Amino acid sequence: MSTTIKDIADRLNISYATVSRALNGRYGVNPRTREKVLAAAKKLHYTPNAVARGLVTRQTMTLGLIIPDITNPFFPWVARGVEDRAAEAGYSILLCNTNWDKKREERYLSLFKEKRVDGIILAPVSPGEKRAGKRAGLPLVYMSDTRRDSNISSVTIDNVLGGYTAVSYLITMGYKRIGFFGAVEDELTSAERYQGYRKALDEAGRPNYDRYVRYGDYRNTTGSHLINSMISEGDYPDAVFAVNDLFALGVIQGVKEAGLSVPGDVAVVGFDDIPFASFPEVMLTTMAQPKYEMGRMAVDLLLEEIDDPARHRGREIVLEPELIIRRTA
Amino acid sequence: MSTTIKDIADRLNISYATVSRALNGRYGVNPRTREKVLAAAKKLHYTPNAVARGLVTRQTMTLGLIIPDITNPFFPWVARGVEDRAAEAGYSILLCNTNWDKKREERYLSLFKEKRVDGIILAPVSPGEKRAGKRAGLPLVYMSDTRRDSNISSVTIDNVLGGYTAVSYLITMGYKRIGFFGAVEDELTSAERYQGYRKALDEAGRPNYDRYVRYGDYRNTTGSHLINSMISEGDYPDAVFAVNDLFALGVIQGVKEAGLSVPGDVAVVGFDDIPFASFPEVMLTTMAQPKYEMGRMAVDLLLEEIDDPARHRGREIVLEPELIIRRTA
DNA sequence: CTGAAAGCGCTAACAG
DNA sequence: CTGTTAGCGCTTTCAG
Repeated sequence: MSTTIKDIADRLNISYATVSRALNGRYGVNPRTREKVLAAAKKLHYTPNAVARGLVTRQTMTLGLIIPDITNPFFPWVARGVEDRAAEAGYSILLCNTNWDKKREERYLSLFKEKRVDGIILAPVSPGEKRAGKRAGLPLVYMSDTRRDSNISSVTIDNVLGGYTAVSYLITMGYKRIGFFGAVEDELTSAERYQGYRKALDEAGRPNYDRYVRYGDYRNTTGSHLINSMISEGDYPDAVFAVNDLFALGVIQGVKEAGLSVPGDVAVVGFDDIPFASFPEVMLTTMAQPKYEMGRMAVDLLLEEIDDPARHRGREIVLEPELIIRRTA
Repeated sequence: MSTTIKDIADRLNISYATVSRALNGRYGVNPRTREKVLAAAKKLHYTPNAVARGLVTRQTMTLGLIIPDITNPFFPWVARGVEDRAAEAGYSILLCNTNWDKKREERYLSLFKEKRVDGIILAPVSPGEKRAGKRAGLPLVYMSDTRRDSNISSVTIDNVLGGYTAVSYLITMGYKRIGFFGAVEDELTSAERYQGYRKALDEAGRPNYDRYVRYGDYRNTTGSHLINSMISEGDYPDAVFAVNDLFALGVIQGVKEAGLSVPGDVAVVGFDDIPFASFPEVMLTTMAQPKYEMGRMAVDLLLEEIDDPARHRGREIVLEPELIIRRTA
């Protein structure tokens, strides 16, 4: 049994309300008694019970964070941003991985509700799950996925612009047969980047897409399989815009395996700018996202909503991705 | 105000004790009333309040996980192992990053105590902090760091063996000037791997170490600087064993920048086998650790201790790292 | 099988 | 400045 404010009250022959006040630095406590309380607390190794406090204050000072895959180098950075900013504001993070599993996402959301987290940051598996997030009835911010519901705040990047920028660059560099590799897990994001891809091609007056458009899952072997089968069929793109870096890396791998070169035979541009993209052996051309900052911003938005749940404003922060030109395109 | 068991009790004109029993599937409840309770709970969108429950049961069903750096690809895998196993057992994870900062570690530890987590998994910043972990007075398991305190369970890998295996391999491959690059952040781990390094050299009868031993921090630029300055001084190793893959990657980068080749001029072996080590452009020879499994095992150990805090046995699981031979050595 | 009642540890009026 | 008193929402004896 750990010591409680009651223990220290008994010891000092004062009421435990006073102890509580002293410990919490409330006004209206005799400096004398306060010091005695503090001393006794230290001596008895008192640690406040956040569970009990949470029950009465209705605040747990913890935030729930749901991400699809901590193993994708993109997410640890946002997680760190979230954690750092949350810690500054006195909150801890309950971190959950969905592994792109909607069921899990759903389960975690209701878990968060049970645990009475003060707010949720959700990088959703797919747009369909947004309703689930909303249903939680808690302050909520969407992350790295475009907002569909104007009542809910979000921090995202402009995926259409990202796709457009990447593909426009490819076009100016003279590539003719530009492909798009999307991810099935992340439908909405994929769809938006695809939209940017089409827009760039349309503007350049060559709407011969679809011939080089493929979809697969996030595992990097997929990119390799996809490009490999195109190569062995003899009809392959001379440049591919992959929906994320992991995928792009897979494509590069596939091209090399086929005995071709990057960017000589097939140029590749990715998305995310994960740390390894800048590794000298890789030097992946990619669209960078401010991962860490996105995490921090999401917390800022969430904090706003927590502080003022009445007029939760549904602010939408849209960041612009930046083209990082390296050596694969 | 969300609905409570009292609300549903009132609605049904029964005592809320019965509601509690029904909801928790306790024995001794009329199936009839149980169904009514369940129906009412659903209709009123009842969500149990885990905070209130935690206060009385003295269990929060959450585990604290402290790691030094989520951004190092090694840790997301152990985090995932931890989370998956914890979820199976009904626990959630409070995840904290210390960024190799002892102060932060200390703070998180006492935070966990306040929040009354049921147990803690700690990948400590440095051996000195172990006392801090112990002081928490909670079920505790050390992770990826050798146990020093026989009262505390741990899951680690045999770092001495790892260093020994790596360097012995280098020796059999005919390398003569074998260097060791250690990390200042992770003293103990570094020291152990260094010990293995020495052992291998001693056994081979060439104790000319230290000339090629260097220390730096975990950032991958460090490895590059370190090797670069050795190269420019004209006295550099023909093989280096780096304390982890991130570091090893930096070394490779440095070698290339100096216009030399890997493994032609300088061979490199790392430690961890992070996902990118197997990327075709990298193909890093390294010592693999069962990251995901380590996470799961740590939870198993912790669960044992939670279930039976009386005789917390201090079990020590020592895993063996495995040499993965690829192309950098 | 069900109800009454106590209490987990703490905060927050409300009196003094 | 301090004490008294209600609870927060739930589990858990102890009686019926």
